[in-house]
Amino acid sequence: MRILLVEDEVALAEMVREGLTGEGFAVDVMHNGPDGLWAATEHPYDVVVLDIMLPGMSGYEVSRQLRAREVWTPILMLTAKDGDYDQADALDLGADDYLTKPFSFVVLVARLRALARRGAPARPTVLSAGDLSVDPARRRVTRGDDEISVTSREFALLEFLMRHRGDVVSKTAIIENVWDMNFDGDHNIVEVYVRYLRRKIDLPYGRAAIETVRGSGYRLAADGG
Amino acid sequence: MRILLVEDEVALAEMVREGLTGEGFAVDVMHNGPDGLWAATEHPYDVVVLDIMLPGMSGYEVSRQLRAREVWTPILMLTAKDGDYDQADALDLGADDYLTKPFSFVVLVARLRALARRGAPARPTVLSAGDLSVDPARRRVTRGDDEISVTSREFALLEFLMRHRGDVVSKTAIIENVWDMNFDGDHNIVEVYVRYLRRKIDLPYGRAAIETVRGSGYRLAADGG
DNA sequence: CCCCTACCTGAGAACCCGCTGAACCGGACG
DNA sequence: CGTCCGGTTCAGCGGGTTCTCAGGTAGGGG
Repeated sequence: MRILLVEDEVALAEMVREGLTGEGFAVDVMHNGPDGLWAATEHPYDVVVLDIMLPGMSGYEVSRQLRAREVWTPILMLTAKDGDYDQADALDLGADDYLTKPFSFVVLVARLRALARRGAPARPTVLSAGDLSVDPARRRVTRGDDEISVTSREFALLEFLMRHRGDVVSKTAIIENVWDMNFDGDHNIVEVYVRYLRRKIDLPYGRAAIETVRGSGYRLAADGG
Repeated sequence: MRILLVEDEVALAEMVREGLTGEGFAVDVMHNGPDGLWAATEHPYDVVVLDIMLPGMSGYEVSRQLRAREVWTPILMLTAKDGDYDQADALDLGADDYLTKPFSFVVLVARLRALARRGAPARPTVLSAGDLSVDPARRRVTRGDDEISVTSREFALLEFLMRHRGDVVSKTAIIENVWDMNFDGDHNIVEVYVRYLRRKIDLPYGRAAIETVRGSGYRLAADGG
């Protein structure tokens, strides 16, 4: 049972490492965000234990990037009880469970075993940007508490934009991924569908999640507009 | 495992070389900046160990130029503990790790193995010069905390200047790279666009990132002005 | 000190890109 | 067979972007 522990407080990290090793886990420790991200990407762990506050890159960012890289190792987040962030955030951002510091060692072990048993299928299914979320498995789109009905083409486009939220995606890239590599129709089709989406997810809410970057393409705001 | 060691103190360099060779590394040694830059550019090393204080060209400059030349070999910097520069600077300037002199040989070996295992760092997505930064993927330009909106052409020009920051680039080179190889229009276009950029990234901040080098071209200051 | 060249600058014209409403098409379903 | 719905195409419009041009300014050599 392989565990990756990403925790910058060296003393705490060492304590946990020794404890887990004693319980029969194989434990690797990283002390900052980037190294943690790298390790979790490169090696197959059963669970990743992620502190929120990390040098270089927050635990949130690490989890976000892991999921973006299609790494679905279960993540257990360690949140400080007085932190700015709360547990809901952690779950939103791709964590599968969380533990508030300070935590009991026994509870940690129990949660780890539970997560590992559950295995990678704990793969989170929803993509979210601010209050906008997309659930590919259920094919559902919600803005806040409202459920929004979209056609399959609209859904495919939105999902693609969500998977690249924050980045500019070109019309060509969109066509190749949402339509077909050898789609030979009019590029205008993308503009039309962007318009359909904006009508459903932006206009009614006075938001602007989908920005157009003239000459380059479109970008879905990471915060949902 | 190939290591390039750039260190001007001959005695120290020799000691390290012997030690690393004993550990099974293949070590090349250079004693000044320019030679180090050349060697690192011409040969594929797994890690480059760079002293900060070097004759001819500082370690910072070497690392900067390596990255500018799209050489992404991991760099471990050796910083003097009483130096003018601190470790943060080293990491800022493209180094992947650093070690403060005097250092333990065992630690050096450990760090080298770690760096080599990690491999070439993912080519960074953001280009930065001082507080000015350009993110090609997100197509974003920021000066300090301000986001600056630029047109495609302006962005292309700025990106090109950033990729050669610190170097003088000729108008011809600019036209060939930002416009088109067989662009036959007025070369005044470059002057016009340089002006557009200065209006957005320099004038409002009282800075002068883009210098004109009369008779030669333009240079984007490595420190952002 | 003058002149020539390189560069700067403001304004305007041409163009292209994206937006939009509407029409067309084909399949599903009653 | 008619209707509805999703997908796609089309053409006009509006405005930002790109580029040209002409005149002004500053630096450097003779």
